[in-house]
Amino acid sequence: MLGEKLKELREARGLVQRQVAAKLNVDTAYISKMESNEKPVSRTHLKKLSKFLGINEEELLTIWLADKVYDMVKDEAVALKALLATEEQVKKNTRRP
Amino acid sequence: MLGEKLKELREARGLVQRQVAAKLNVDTAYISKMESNEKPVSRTHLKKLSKFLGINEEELLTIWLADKVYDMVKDEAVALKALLATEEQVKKNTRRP
DNA sequence: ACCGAATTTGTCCTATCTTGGACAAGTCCA
DNA sequence: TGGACTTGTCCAAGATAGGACAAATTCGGT
Repeated sequence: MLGEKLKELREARGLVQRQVAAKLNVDTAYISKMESNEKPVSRTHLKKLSKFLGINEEELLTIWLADKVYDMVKDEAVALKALLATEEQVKKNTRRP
Repeated sequence: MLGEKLKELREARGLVQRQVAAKLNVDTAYISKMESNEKPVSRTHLKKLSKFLGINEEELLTIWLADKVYDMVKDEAVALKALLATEEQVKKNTRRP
């Protein structure tokens, strides 16, 4: 999940939440909640975080999107089938957009 | 997409929108919009539809969910990568829920 | 054990978006 | 013409996002 990744990155850089919070102009409680997946991370925050934490934005974006999708399907019995169907759609529509 | 499927099923049964609308207690405009994917189909409607149209609910549900997921990822460059990651998550968490 | 900093948790708020509809008016055929 | 369908607009209720703030908890040093 994204939260764990953000925390891991922050700690690997030796940063404390207060410093990250300052960069995003929010308080530390908000950061804490991002890191524990209690609050969604907005795309603009995500961009700033990738810059500040020095990580490829695409990687973060992938986790972010996967989390959102997972949240949508996790309670559905047909989750896997639906994911496979979605892939087909995506592949089809990237060939000729 | 779900809308097309619903329309196809309805027509295959020789039904008109008015009849489906009556079953769901809504007007035909609403049905029309469901069939053209302009309005989301709620789960309770979906259940009634599967019963009324005589189709396996799971099949409809799969399309319904795939549509929702597709909508979420369709504009993202990392769509496919995220879908694959989501699959992993789903597989992992179905083994030990 | 104690202190202060770091983090977490709980509650609250406002603004915006989404749902699930209705209704009116239009279009399309046969 | 009339039935079937579509399109556009509107609306209330509920959900969600994006925070702030206060209070509680945890944790590293000493």
